[in-house]
Amino acid sequence: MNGKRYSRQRELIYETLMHTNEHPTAEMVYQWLKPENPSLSLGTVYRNLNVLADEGRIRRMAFPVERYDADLHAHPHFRCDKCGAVYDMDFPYNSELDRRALETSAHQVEGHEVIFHGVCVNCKTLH
Amino acid sequence: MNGKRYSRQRELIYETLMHTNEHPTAEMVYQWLKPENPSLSLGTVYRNLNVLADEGRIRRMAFPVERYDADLHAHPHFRCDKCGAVYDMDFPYNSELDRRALETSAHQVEGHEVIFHGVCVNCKTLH
DNA sequence: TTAGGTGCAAACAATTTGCCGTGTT
DNA sequence: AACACGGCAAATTGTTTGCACCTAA
Repeated sequence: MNGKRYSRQRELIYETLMHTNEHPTAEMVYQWLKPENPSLSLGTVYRNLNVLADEGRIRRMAFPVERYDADLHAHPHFRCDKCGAVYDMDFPYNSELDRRALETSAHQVEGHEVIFHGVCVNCKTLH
Repeated sequence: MNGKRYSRQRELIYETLMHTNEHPTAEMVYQWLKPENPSLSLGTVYRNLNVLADEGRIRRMAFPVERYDADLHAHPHFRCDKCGAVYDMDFPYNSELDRRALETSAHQVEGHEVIFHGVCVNCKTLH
């Protein structure tokens, strides 16, 4: 009753994502597909990106809203998949990683962030 | 000529951030301060969070917009501070980190992400 | 006195949703 | 024929900005 059926638009969007390494935004996908598919709408792109992500065929990559931290010391964070809360993690910064990133890429690497995710203590005990 | 002067609101916001580990959003800071400071406006909170972040007194923690990736294999990313482009990095996944995170925290850690940042090849050569 | 700061509301940007006609099964 | 899907536009949500007034220096 709640099954997905084939949709040309959804497959187009998925194929687009499969064949790029640009980690595009919804808007980018829309702009790429629009010329060949003039009737495509931005809402459809958003809807299908969400469907694909919920099905696990693609991955979302972002914090949904901006958050702020007064602790300037580089440290990893943990983000709860359930409630969205962000916690500090007490790990040393691994600058070795930055050195290796510099070696293996052509970018000017200036640092990195580590973000763990899962279910936080709070959500775990509440249910 | 372009100097900052003292502002009660800015210090309030900064103090709030200093005394929490919740990595709050602008909205959260606003809600916390509002009861004691009824005239405070949300725009002021945003403005001062940006000022503080630009001065380097606090840190922003987010990708500005959602991006998508069809590569489900866990791999680190590089995000350009100048143009916002996101690139893949070719590093092995370090599941050792997840094990240690599980040990040192009370959360149910399910994985992690590594995000490097700096200036990408493209922006580097263009200027 | 004067440039920077604030409140407020309007503008903007990113994303979601309701409605209704279309397409897949 | 049933019901998921897409187009469109309106609604929501997160964030920025213009303007008139206020305040630290």
